[in-house]
Amino acid sequence: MQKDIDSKLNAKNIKPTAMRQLVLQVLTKQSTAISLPELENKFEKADKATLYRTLKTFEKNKLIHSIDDGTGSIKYALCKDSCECHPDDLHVHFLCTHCNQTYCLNDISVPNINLPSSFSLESVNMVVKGICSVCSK
Amino acid sequence: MQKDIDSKLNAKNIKPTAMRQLVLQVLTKQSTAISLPELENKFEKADKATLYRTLKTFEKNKLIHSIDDGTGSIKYALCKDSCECHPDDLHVHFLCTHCNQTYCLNDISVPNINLPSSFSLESVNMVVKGICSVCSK
DNA sequence: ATAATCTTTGCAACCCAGTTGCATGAACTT
DNA sequence: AAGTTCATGCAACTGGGTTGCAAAGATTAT
Ligand SMILES: [Mn+2]
Ligand SMILES: [Mn+2]
Ligand SMILES: [Zn+2]
Ligand SMILES: [Zn+2]
Repeated sequence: MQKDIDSKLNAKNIKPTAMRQLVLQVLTKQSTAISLPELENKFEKADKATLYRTLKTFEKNKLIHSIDDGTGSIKYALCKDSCECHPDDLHVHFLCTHCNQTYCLNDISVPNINLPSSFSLESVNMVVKGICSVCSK
Repeated sequence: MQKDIDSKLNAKNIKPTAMRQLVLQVLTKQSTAISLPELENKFEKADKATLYRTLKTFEKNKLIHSIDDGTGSIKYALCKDSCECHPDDLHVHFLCTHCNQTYCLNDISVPNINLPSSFSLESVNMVVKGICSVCSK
């Protein structure tokens, strides 16, 4: 729904340009995280830099979050409505070594870690690798 | 000790060439993980490709392990003697956002995760970001 | 409405870590 | 000594990410 798209953009204070609407549409359809190169391929003809800056804008305004799954390209996924990208919102990600898809395990929050003394914690990146439910059939 | 260097290489079935001795020396002196570009800088004049292949050999033979801390360059650190790079040997890594150093927290093993059904686990990458003990003084 | 200003877009160029091909050189085998 | 295997050095390339800059579009002030 175009309405939903625009209101989501508005809710995060992002001006709803044509490009941004299209990108958000792709992200919404997506059930797994997507990288910039993958996003490029979803369009017949689109400029990498524009898509790049669109993703950066989305990320800055907390519409999406980025995931470094170690594959060499950063992936992006929609934040939950409730998400503020605070430490509390951190969840585990899963990379399937078979299909290369990256899943947000939104229900699995990153476990607490007791750091050595005088180490302070800012954020945690936790990526589990294995075989996803689709590929394990 | 040159003796130690060679015996370590031998123990992992790596032929002790001059280059490999030098690289292992650097790695041994190092208290934090080091990247390929950083390793390059430790030498007056050394070929990137050779260093690259040296690291790959070391990693394949489980003398070192690699760490993707999200900074854009893979870092490498010596394995503990006991390490076989099995899931059991997995430990947490710490990236200081101030000095950009990456630490092996060898004593902190990666916590267990209960994956959704029909997801299977192969390995886990867990990187904690924050301020290290040196920088928090 | 027009002009001035700010934002977004498209294109090209660049950066940099990582990687590969290939030829030379060193070290073992026969 | 000749042949084979392995290691090294150099150069070239890849691919994701990033930036400069000018044109186009949208917003605001006059
Ligand atoms: Mn996620
Ligand atoms: Mn480590
Ligand atoms: Zn899969
Ligand atoms: Zn530090």
